[in-house]
Amino acid sequence: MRTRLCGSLRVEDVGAAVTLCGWVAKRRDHGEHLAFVDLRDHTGIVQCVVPGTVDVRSEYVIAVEGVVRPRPDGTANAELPTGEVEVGECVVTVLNPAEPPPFAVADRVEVDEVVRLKHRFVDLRRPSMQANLRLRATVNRALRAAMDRQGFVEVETPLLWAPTPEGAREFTVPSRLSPGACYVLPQSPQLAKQLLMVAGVDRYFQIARCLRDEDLRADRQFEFSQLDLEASFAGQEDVLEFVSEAVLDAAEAVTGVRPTDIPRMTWAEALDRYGTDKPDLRFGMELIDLTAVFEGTGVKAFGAASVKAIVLQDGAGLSRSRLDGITDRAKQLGAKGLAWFRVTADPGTGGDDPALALDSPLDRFLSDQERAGLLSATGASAGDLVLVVADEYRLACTVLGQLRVELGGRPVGEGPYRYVWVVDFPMFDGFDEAGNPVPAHHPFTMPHPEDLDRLESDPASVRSQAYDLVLNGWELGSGSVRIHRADIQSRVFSVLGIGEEEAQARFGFLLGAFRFGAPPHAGFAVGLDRLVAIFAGEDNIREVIAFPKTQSGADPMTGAPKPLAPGVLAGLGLQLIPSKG
RNA sequence: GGACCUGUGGUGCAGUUUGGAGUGCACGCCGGCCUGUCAAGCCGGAGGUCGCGGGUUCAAAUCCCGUCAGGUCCGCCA
Repeated sequence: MRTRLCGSLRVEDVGAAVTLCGWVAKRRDHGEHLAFVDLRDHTGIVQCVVPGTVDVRSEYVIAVEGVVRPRPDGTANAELPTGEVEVGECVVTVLNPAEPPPFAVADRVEVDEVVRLKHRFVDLRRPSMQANLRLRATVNRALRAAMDRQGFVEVETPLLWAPTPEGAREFTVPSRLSPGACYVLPQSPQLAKQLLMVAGVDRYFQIARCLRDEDLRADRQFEFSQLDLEASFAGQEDVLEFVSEAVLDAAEAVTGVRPTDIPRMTWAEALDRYGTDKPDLRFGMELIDLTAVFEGTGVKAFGAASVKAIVLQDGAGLSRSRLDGITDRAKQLGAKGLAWFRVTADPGTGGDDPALALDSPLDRFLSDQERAGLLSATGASAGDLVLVVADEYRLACTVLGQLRVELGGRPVGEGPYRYVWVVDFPMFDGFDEAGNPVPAHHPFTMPHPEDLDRLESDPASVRSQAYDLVLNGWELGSGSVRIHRADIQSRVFSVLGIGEEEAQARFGFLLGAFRFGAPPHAGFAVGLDRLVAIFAGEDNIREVIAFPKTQSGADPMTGAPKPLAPGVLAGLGLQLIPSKG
């Protein structure tokens, strides 16, 4: 039907008779003797010249027969890769007329996202969306090739799984053959891939769909994709190597440059320096500890376990209302309050190196020693803004870590790419209502061997063999060495407050399988949507998903979710409870 | 469950603070003109439940209450 693609034509093709197919991007009609039609396909746009009139409109699907020729002197278009040439003497065949699109198919046009999603098939014609889809395919291809090369075998795992409450809310699928019973859609293939290790698959991977019925965010959809992997007779070092290889291959496939090896940082260091377990290493602005400076202080607000600060360079000019807004944000993040200090040059001292002074409601409560200590510890200069949070250590860190990202010099758009492995996560993350520790990763995570003897006596201090991959402040994925021995597993369950009976009820099939020869194994999962979004320079994963949902979980195109047709529920043995109100 | 922001012809916006006739801009659409344009140009035209409901008022896009939708975030996401 076609002999060439629109975006491929160059000066070398001059003289070639071509047939092109695509959509009308633009028609410029110059009367009965001349018309230009910009023809678009997935490869780009080329100008077609019709020696007469042509009855086409935007987004008509047409075929064009013509001859490639150089453009007349002075009419080349530097904006188009095909701009040196045009297709002349064109004969246009309308393959399918089209109604005017609800919005213009062009990257520069901003359109409400609901309108875009409702007409996603039009939205995806836009060059940037085409590029995102193809970028995603490139990443998938590179990841698959890397896993294949490293001896991993791709295995598909079930979408209809058994309810195994693990943390995230699951989507439920009622069974027709067993009325009243349900499958659930897997929040990840975690248990299936561990069973594949018991099954002797040795090295498994899958580009897996995962489904979680939790509230949506810019970086979270109900359904998302992971490069999921698991390896037998492998530990943390092996897994980090496998994943690095795959991710760096993908980066190279996309950018043409292979990043250097990925540095590592312990979880404790990430929290202390960046206030998060997913540090964005593209800029500094690290957290500064002022606890020693305010030891025994008379400033009531700083009488806390930990006092930490960040310096916003040239931030002293921020308005009072802006500072109030930042304070509100700190409170929203859980802080009791936020102290700010504008650093100014002391007008009383002159010369090349004037003394520094602080402008803050709290300044008059500071001792001279505290004032000097704050300035020297932060290294702030005139014109800077110092933000201080005094609280429990972890909260002070996380609040400032979040403000660092929101206020700091975080680069936008593509590159540079700063990867980091965050290792030595804590085994547990706080305590639940019953006083039991909550697993930071999942209950099959192997404790750090050096900390194993404190599992029962001091669980909060126990590190795990869990690790995250972070890129530019996004959590790209996480993994762990799994427990493969029954004795350690039962100790962990016991610490978690999961009794033998409950463990059997929830994970019995896995524990049962482990009795038949489970190899030591470890694994990981890389969030594909996030990886592709970062490579695409998008700050929202919806931009790299063909048909995403809105934040309330709706699809404006299909109308999902929708009530079921009458009779369908009954056929499943289900009945609706009238909603209140 | 909660906070904040947004909602005005097909698209993007201004108008809302300080109530006074659906007033305006750009793009698109329809018709006409035009032989080198490329965000073509010129002339003319059509197109509106100001998200929805209620209230205040002589009068509401504008003020108040509620509600719906979207976005960002908190909670949630082992």
